[in-house]
Parts: sequence; C-alpha cells; structure tokens
Amino acid sequence: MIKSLTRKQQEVFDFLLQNQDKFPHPPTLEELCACMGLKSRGSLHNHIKALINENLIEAPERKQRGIRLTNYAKEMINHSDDQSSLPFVGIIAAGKPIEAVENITYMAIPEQLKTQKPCYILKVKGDSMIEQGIYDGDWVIIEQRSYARNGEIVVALINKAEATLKFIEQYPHETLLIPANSAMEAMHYNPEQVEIQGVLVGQMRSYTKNH
Amino acid sequence: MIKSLTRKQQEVFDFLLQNQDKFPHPPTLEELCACMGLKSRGSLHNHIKALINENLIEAPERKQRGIRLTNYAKEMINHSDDQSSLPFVGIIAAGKPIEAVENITYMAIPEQLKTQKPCYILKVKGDSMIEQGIYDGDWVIIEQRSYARNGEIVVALINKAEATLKFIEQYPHETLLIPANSAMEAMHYNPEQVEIQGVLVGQMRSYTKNH
DNA sequence: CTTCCTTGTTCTTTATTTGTTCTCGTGCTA
DNA sequence: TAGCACGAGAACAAATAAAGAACAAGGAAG
Repeated sequence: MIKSLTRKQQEVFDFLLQNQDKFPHPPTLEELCACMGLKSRGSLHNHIKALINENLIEAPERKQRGIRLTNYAKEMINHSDDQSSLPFVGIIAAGKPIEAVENITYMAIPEQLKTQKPCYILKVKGDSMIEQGIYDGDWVIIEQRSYARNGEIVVALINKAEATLKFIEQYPHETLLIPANSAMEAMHYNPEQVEIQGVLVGQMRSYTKNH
Repeated sequence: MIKSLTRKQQEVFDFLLQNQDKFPHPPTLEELCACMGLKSRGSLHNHIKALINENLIEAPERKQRGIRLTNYAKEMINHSDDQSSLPFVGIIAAGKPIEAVENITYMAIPEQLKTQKPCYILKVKGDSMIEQGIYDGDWVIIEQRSYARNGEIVVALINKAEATLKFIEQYPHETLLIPANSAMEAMHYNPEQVEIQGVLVGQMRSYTKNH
C-alpha cells in the first residue's frame, strides 16, 4: 500500500507531520523550500506530487496554501495515542464469517458508547436484531470479551465458522442464540459450539446514507 | 478547522480574535486598515466578506462598527483542537420544550455520523420514533437547519413552545408531523405553527446504561 | 428636517505571490 | 552507458492582494 518513498519525499512528509500544528495555516511552497533548504519551488513540487500520489497529503489544484495531510495520513500516526477512536474492522452478517475490511479505519467514538476494555466496531448486515433497534447498515461497538451474562447481546462464532450478533442464554447443556426478530427462531447449540467474541456496548446509525 | 482562509483573511480574523476585548466598540474598516497596514477600505472589505461567508464574523448590512465574531467562531476557537466533537445540548421529549442541560458537554463523534454543516446532539425521551429504531435514551445528532425535505426526520418547534422529533411532510396549507409508532397519530398543523430547528443525521445508543 | 461628513459597499485596474510545468545539469548505481 | 533521485532555474497561469474611484446609507450637527 505504501510504496516506498524516496529519502527526500520521506523527509518532506515528516516535516509536514511534525509541523502541522505549528503553522497557523498550511505553508506555501516557498516557505517549505526555506525549511527544507531548497532554492527552487519546482524541485519541492516534485516531492509534493509524489506525496499526493501516495495519498498522504492533498493539495487542491492551484489553491494557495492548500497543502494538507490526508485523513489517511492522520490515521497512520494518530490512532495509536488517540484513545477516543476505535478501529472499524469488518462486517457482521448472521450466518457468515465476519468479513474483514481491507483497510482498517478508525472512528471517533464518544466515551458513553464504549467501555474501559478494548473495543472494536462492526457494521451490521441483516435484520436479525431489528426489534432491538439495530438495523441493517448500523455500526455496533463491541467490547472484546470471551464470556457474557445471560441476556447480553454478543458476537458469537458458531462452529468456528459463522459469526452472528444475537442475545445469548447459556445453560449447562445448551446455549441459545436469540434474534430480536419475531420472524426468526432462536437457535440451540451445545455450549462448545459457541465461542463468544465480544459483547455489544453501543450502536450508531447514519441517516445520510453514504456509507 | 477545515475551512480554507487565505493568508490575509486568516490574518484579519486572528487580529479580530485577539483584539475583541480591546476595542470599546468594534472597529471601523478604516481603523482596521490602519492596524493591518492597508491603505484602502475596499481591499479590507474583500477579506471581511470572505470571513462572513465562512460564518466566522457577522456584520449587519451597512451598520457602522457592526463587525462581531459569530458564536460559531467562538465555539471554533474553544474546540479547534478536536474538530470531531459535537456539543450535547439537551433532552428532547415530544410535547415539551427542549430541556437544556446545565453544562454543555462535548462528545466525540465519528465523521460518518455528522455532516459538514454545524451539528449538535440531543438525548431522546419517549417512544415516538421507536419503529425507526430510535429508542428512549438514545442520542441523536441533529444538523442545524431551518428547512427540510418531506420524509426527513426533524426537530420541530410547535407554536414556539413544544419541541418534538418526527417525520415531516409539508404541503401548501398543512404540515404533518408523523411519529414512527403505530400507537400514535400523525399531527396536523398550519405551516406557520411549525418551525424546523434541525434535521436528524445520526443516532447512537449505549448498552451499558449509566447515562 | 436638512446638510455634511463618515462609513460600508461595489467595481475596475494593477501588482504580487504562488502553484505548476519544463528543461537542463549533477551525481550515484546497476 | 542507461536509469534514477535530486536540485536549480526559467516561464507561465491562476490565485490573491492592493489601490483607488464612485456611490449609498448612517449618523451627527445645526
């Protein structure tokens, strides 16, 4: 994904990273030249073009002082220390394995929707929890955990193959996975068939439908 | 702050920020010109117009000494570091005024749940949108807007007194506010009775129930 | 109320800055 | 040698900025 930057390109990128706050507004090529010890805008511009190609910075055509880091670039450096964002890792559709997304992205999440423990985000496909207000296309925030109390909503892996989001009821010789959709039936398993991968702690939905 | 000010525009804005208290009255264009080292009011006025466009300052038409910072701008500078958070301003329960919370708090919100326009957060009380998956205790993200298209979910102020969250249908002589709850009836109003305060763009729910 | 100066607004014209593209030269390496 | 990274500089076009003229509305003084 990240094609190798040349030495100078990396240098320019690092400089932009480290100084993104220091500039009240993005620098001009000339200013950047001065910082990097160059005498020619043209030379610098080549490096800028390379970084744009790599999707690390964006610079609206001809716009002055338009150089900005891409969200993509910010993620690369931020999410490690940014405790408010959680990784969006995949799509869960009842009866299938979790479909991992190609590029993990990070979403800012309010404190109220997560827990102290590690959490991650899935997108829900299907209507099996519709009566709990979890709709097709919603995001859910999942606390990573391998156990659950009865009545919690869990991400369960069945027979090490299919993942699903359901209410759980665990009894000595039986585990029930119960959808919140009266058109669907509860499913009965032996406890060892069901592996809990996480517990639902939050849910989100966009009404602007571009996702 | 993702807006694109040119260098001079930023300079003017910064100056206004830093000197908002120093002037007994807002400065005239001429005074500002002097401060910024300009000889022509016309030049400065262009920058002023740009700032007004960005909703950073407001200047009543033709009013002398009318330049003021927008509330939006004041919010900006307090939260310029975390552009991903939105203010949680109150609780909306059908049939009551919006109950403002005493201390406005800010919640981190993922990009996907908001729009480019200013947004704020309300907590929902009641079941009137339950069939749309919006439950009692959910948070909703509202884009501040005074108009809406038919079929959108809006925060509507009725008779300048009661606020409610409903589907809206607007016709020449009638405005309908329609709940998503088959136990409730659609409400009919004269268009002038209904004032739109915002449009639903996102929804969130916590399953850890401490809020 | 009328008059006059101030101030905000709009235009046109001109100048300066900045992004972009090219060409050319230098060194380094396979 | 050919290919590559890198830099300098020229030349051009677009964006930005400034100045100044002209006009209209505001507000103060009489």
